[in-house]
Amino acid sequence: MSVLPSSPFHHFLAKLTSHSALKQEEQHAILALPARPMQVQTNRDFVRLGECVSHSCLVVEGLVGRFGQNAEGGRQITALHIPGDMTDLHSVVAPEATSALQALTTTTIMQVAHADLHTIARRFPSISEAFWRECVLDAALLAEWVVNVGRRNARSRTAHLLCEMACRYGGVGEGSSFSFALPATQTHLGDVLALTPVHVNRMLKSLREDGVVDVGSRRVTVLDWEAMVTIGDFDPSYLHIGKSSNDNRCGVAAA
Amino acid sequence: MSVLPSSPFHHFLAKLTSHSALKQEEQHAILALPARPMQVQTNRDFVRLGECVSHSCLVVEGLVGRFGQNAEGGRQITALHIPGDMTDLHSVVAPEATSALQALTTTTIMQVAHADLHTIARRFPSISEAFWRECVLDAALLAEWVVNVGRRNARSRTAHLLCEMACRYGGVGEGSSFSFALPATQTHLGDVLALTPVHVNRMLKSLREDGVVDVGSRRVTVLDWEAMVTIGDFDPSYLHIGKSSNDNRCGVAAA
DNA sequence: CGCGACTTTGACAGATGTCAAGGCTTGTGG
DNA sequence: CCACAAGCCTTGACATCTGTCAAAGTCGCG
Repeated sequence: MSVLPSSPFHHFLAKLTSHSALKQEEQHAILALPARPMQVQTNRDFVRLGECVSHSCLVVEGLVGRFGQNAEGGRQITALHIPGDMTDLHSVVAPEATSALQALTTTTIMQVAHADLHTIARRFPSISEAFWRECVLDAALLAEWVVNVGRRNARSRTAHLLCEMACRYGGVGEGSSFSFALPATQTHLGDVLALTPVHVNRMLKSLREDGVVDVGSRRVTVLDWEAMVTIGDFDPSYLHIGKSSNDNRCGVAAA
Repeated sequence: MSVLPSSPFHHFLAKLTSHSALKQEEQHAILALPARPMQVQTNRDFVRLGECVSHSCLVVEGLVGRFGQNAEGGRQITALHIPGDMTDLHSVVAPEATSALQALTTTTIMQVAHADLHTIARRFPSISEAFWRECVLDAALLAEWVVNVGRRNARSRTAHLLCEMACRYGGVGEGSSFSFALPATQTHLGDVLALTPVHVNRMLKSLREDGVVDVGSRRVTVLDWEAMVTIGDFDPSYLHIGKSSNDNRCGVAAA
């Protein structure tokens, strides 16, 4: 039942240490966390609304969406989780799920027991604080999504999402043109962007025709990064990538 | 400089203890937190974008909005804070502000130094966890706002917001008709709901004519709570009001 | 009393949703 | 290797919701 995970936890640890200073001992404690691997098929919920969960899930491979819903069954994705993300670290302190988690493609996750996370958080205050910080940074993404859905038109909104995912996949910085895997359908993108699949299709077509980005079935090919940033009105500072937050030296203030 | 606050901190403490079990000693530590009162005038930012803050703010009286923005200057409010709320508890672990905080009406806040919050969090692990939990519950509100803005039409969206604020002000439960203060203009509501002020006005008119709710200049009068819940497609479970999350007895699962 | 901010209303414009049909890809089984 | 089915993508015509613009009314405050 317990497997020694090597790479997935390293990825998660790297994200933690990029935001929070952790001592060797603390890092070892995280890498030593027991975890149970699990496969989830496409369009399968692995956490249901209202369910009381007893473990958090680390994405190893695939893509996970956090789903909200309105009364008529309209679906809204409120978060997208890629490999290396903990989908619900927050459930450690609030175990009753207020939204469902669904695999958007065949996905491998690692289940980590709350009890174990709780234990190392109590034992190492710096880890507790690091977990708290990760939840806060996730919330910063959510706030940006509210702005994106509320105050940008369909074209800009689509570009903004693609910019965010490009940054999170770590592809940015290799020049103006590059590509990354994004195993989401246009319907999924519509659920993220609060657009109909038809309109997502129109926007992707328009961006493709303008030579900005080509979104294939499971892969995004960025053709002109600068243009996409401009169209998407994208400022990556909310992602806190590679920014240590636990000291008091804030970076240069954003404009 | 340091004032012994009585009521505002009690309100904050009550919210904490409604979600997290805290011992007497821990509760006293929170009540003993040094704080500096401060008045903020209408439409004044007291935290600016990109600023590195060294204290968190407790709202004593008034109304505060957290603002995001797009390139064309379109404003989007991503959170509304009422008396008893800490507007930026999250800044303790991520001090660089990713959004601005602005008073929507003349507002009194108490500034609490991060250093002091940090100290009691380190000293009392349960307090650290309680703070973490508050941030997580705030994020649940944000997720619901994404759904609200993304997947509900203007009328439903407006009703949903009014339902949320009614619950947060604690007015619900006194029967089908009641009222509460909400010192926000229709422009502010538009910034929350991602609607133009003109359309907010149309929706409020329609809700008023249907005998659901009357939104005056600084006060909301609910005429038919049940109807408003139905129109707003409102399920209060995401608010976690009066729900202890730190034990493992989750409530009955939501439908 | 008058000014400024807020609210209210109407006519019109534009972005996005809805509906419907057909084409493409991919995987499966004969 | 081919045929088929299922899901996904693409496109066009039309409907509708919400935004835009402009003007007048109301309220509160100095």
